[in-house]
Amino acid sequence: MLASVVIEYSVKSLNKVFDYIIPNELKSIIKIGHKVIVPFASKEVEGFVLNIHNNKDNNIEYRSIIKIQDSDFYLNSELLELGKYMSNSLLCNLISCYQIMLPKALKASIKTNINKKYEIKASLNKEVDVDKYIEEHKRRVKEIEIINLLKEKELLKKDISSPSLNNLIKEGIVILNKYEVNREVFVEKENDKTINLTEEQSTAVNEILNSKDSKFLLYGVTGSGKTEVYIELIRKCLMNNKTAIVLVPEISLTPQIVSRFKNVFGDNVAVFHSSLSEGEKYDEYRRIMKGEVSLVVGARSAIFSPLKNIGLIILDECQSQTYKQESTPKYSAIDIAYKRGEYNNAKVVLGSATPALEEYARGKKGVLHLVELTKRISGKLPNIELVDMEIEAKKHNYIISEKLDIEINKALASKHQVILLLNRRGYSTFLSCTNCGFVYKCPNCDISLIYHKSSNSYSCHYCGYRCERNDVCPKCHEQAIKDLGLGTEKLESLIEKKYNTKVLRMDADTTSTKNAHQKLIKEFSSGNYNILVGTQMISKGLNFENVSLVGIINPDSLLSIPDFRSAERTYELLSQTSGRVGRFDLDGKVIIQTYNKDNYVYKSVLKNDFNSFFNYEMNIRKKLKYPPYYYICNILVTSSDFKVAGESANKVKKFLDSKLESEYIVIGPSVSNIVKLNNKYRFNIMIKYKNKDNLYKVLNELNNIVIKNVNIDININI
DNA sequence: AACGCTTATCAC
DNA sequence: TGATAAGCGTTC
Repeated sequence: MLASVVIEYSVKSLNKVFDYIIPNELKSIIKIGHKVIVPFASKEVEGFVLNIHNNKDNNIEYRSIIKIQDSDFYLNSELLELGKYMSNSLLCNLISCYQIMLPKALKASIKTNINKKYEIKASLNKEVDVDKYIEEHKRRVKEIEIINLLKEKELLKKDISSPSLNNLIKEGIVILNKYEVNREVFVEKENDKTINLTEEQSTAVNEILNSKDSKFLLYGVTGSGKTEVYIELIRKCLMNNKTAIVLVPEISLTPQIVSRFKNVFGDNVAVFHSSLSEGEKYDEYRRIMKGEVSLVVGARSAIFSPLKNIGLIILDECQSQTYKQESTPKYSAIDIAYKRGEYNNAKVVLGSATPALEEYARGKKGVLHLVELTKRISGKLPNIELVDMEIEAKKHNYIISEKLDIEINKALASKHQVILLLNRRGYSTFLSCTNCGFVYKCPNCDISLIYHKSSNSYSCHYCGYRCERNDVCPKCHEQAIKDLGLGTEKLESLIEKKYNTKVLRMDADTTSTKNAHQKLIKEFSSGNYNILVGTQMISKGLNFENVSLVGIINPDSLLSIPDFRSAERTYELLSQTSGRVGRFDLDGKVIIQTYNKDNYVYKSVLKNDFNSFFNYEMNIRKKLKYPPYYYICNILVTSSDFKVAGESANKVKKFLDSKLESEYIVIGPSVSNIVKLNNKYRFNIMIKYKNKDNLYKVLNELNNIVIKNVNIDININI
């Protein structure tokens, strides 16, 4: 018997299978989809079994599989097929698709002993007459006490550990047993609330349940109670003995949401959270494999959960960019959800208050069945105001406008809480010499360094480069380096001083440790702090009853990013953040500070009018041939040599022009947004297209003719 | 990707 | 001539 194996090296020349002999002792165990260790040239590598067959080729000297990595874990036929689909549609190697489907703890290079957690229990040795022992050793009070305890049931060794226990073990009266256990995943328990659906919510639930369609867009304004709809849909799905997957953006995978699911569905839920250790993820994954779980809640990669008989897949906040993986394989969880939905005949529900234009357009066209929730549970819409910072700047209010200042004071006076959003972490946003104008840049990237006061260091937010703070300008040697621009750290300390109150900061820097996110949320909701300062991670999913004011400090920076989606993202950020107030009894106010008050994004946000924003933006997309009117494929050419990168990009462009018909619009090459990243220079080529057939052929060709003798990388993102 | 094997290159 | 660098082909 032979096994066809794809091996772990993700290179084009190895994107195929190699056959191995299945040794006798594995013949009865091995399954298609198992991860195995095989000899490959002079190394041992891991790979996946894709086929088991008997077609021997006499010209090949076969070698044997060394072992099965973990016989409990394998990719089922659905996932194997899914990997092939991904490999074809994303133009990447098969192995990279399979590798992301299993928990990392299964990697051979990672020590396997972290994978399993054991508990040791003590029990009586059944072959020994313990009563006789008690008779003979009446004075051993402690020992007899232990024996009597163990007569009832097995006990954890650590609970009864003592010298006497050790004696009993030595004498063979008590024996120890090792059991593999799952780690407990930390979940904040919330009071059980019974869910009463509003009329609108139950209409939505019924519409989805009774429809013959399989793909839905649940468009519900912030605070309209999408989560309750999800829960009801899941409940119905599980009642039919089917399973369900719920995806949420990592950022909103808050204990608040997770605990709601845990409360309703109990042990039937597996949760995948970025703050779980690899060992914990392994445990959760194994519970799914064993069929102990019928609901999985998690971020992007949870879409590959090995659930069987899936009846429902929900993607909350479906517009979130986190559903697209930015490293190979560059899949979109939405596409995978559709694919798995088709395979399992399941319903796929995309939920959002601010759907991506593509999705909303599909909803309007009927490609997705559009279901709307138009009312907030509280019945209140946030009261949004724009502040013109051009006028404020003349009054020298650069950070906090007069209006915002008044409102903050008002809120604090009435013991309400305030949220301030600034989409920039760190202290300053750039470091510049006031003498010669020099700007500190990352040595590896073409990006200015950002000062972090808490660590007193300069750091690059792209590659992670760090160095000590140094006020002396490296160019003119004057001690004149100033930290300019506003980051959350600086805002925090400014606000703390200005209002003489307790300020909590929440950004990637303060939430990097395990469960920090949850702790900070708890701190704020318990009322220990009056003001919360944070980046966009505070814009979603948070429910604080006592917040009456949200201030958005500088949304213009997001709007000015050169990306065709920047308007959409700004709208999303603003309306999501606005949604943090007025969710409960308290009336809420939102203040947006901008230098572009006439921009249509702000105008639509002000009116809470997604439709007007949608129509305006769709017009632009149509004119400029962007999604949803055209598909887009980005090709990134990188090299450590600027000239080589540019020239190679030109060659790629020429190649594409010669192979693609005129209906494909090839734009570029142009220098990337970030010219240099991690010491590689970057050039972009964009292809706009409506029909992918020929494109895929051509791109595959491009992939195979990587320009000879030159050290470049070509990265295709579809 | 990683390794061994073959071939080109260069100083003397 | 030998030593080293560069290129090539193989891996079940």
